[in-house]
Amino acid sequence: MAEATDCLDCPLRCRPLFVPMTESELAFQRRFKAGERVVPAGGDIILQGHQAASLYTVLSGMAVRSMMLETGQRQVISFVFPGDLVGLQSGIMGQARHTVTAVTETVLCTFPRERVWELFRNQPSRAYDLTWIAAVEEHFLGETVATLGQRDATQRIAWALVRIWRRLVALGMEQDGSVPFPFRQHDLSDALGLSVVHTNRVLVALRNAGLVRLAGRRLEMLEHVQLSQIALVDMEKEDVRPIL
Amino acid sequence: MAEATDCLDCPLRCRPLFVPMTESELAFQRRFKAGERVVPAGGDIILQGHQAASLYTVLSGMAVRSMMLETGQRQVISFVFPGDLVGLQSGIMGQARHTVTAVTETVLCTFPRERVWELFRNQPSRAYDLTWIAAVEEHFLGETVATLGQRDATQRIAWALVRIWRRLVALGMEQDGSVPFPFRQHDLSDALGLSVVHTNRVLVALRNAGLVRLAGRRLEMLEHVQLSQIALVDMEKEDVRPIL
DNA sequence: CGGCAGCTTGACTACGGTCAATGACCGTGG
DNA sequence: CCACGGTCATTGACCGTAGTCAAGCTGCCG
Repeated sequence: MAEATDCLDCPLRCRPLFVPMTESELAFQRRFKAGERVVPAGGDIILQGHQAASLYTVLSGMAVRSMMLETGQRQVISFVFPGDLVGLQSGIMGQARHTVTAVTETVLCTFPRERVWELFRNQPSRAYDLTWIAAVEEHFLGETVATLGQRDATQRIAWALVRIWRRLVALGMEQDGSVPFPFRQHDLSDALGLSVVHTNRVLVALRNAGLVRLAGRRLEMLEHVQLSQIALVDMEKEDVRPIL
Repeated sequence: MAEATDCLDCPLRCRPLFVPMTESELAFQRRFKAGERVVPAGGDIILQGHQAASLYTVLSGMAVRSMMLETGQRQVISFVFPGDLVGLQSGIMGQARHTVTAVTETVLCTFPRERVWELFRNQPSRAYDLTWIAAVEEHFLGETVATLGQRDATQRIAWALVRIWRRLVALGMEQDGSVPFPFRQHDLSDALGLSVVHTNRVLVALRNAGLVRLAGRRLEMLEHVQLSQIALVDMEKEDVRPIL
């Protein structure tokens, strides 16, 4: 951890997606930060059922948040991107209710759980941001519920691709018209409640229709508008969100 | 509004499901409360797309939180019970992203949105509770996602019935072995991503199997254990939750 | 070169959706 | 008091989307 990033230099803060901080907030943030943690691809960041030790902010890398039914089926709840806060739920509720698994090597900023309370006492505006994040997260989950409940396979996949694409673009991770896409089809199908086989078929169809290109761990959006229509997503812009 | 309930006498507070409050918290709460609002059965408590004016706590009655896709399909995101906080998302994010519709006549405690910030400044422990509520809510939504993604029709319905049953029992609303169930099969199907027809078939099957009785706006749980097994819900107890 | 993980394709099946009709139970008004 | 219309529950017949099983691919790493 010798080369831990100082919050002052945190590359995430300059991203337009995030709300700016005041000097004093930043100062508090630096004291709040306990260190960094690196999780290799495939490793678990948080494990379902364990005591939660920390909150994390993703500095780099991607992950999936998932939970296991007792039948062994896995449901991917959401995809995790740089800047995302991980472990708020477990941090507040004390015990992790879901697993977070790194898909690529992931670097995390760690904040000790005990100091969350301190944050509520001394930094009401940061505490407010924290609740804001939770509310935004809840809103996205609502969208996900609507997707699984109402959209058919093609719409679901289009929806997921559009969401991920927009998010990564907003994070400035687009390069030559494509964004990194480290997730496997298996992750997608577990997220959307489809079988891997059918996920693949639909993906092939979208590709043949010339709407997306998905190869070599990268996603290229060829017909953003058309795909958004299929996905039943309106073109409303991504909201700005606070960062911790 | 002449006969508005004083927080001191709020019947919800005595319910074992909720965490107790200190004197000063209660005092603040009383000042926070702006009044009451009564919404008739079928009326909208919050309307998707509108500016949110208030936060609400449900004093009595039940409702559904739902969102509309542009195809006109409705997804019920969650069921709302007495003691639930409604409008936190809209309150924080400024605009309602979903609709909340009263299923029975519903009495709400209203809190002005502007004073939320005041709460964060002056009542850190209540603010913490607020975030706690958001985290719990998020956790439930995660469960819902897992249900829509992984469970088949029978499991979904069993799951919904068990959840609702347990919740109402925890609220002390059980009488003669049954709890009120004002929701229509249509609400259930919109919540679970099934057609009304199929929802009905499964319901009939569960009834014929002697597991539940569902009639006259009341739900009777005949084989709680067995139904929980079908639903793939473990028998873990309901968590205590803060009330606002 | 072999082995493994992930992707792709085909053939068959079934769960759940759609369409349509009927029934039960209201509240309202003639 | 009963006819009417509305909403909600129920049932049957048929169909289609997506799941399952199974086999070949492809590309990567040791």
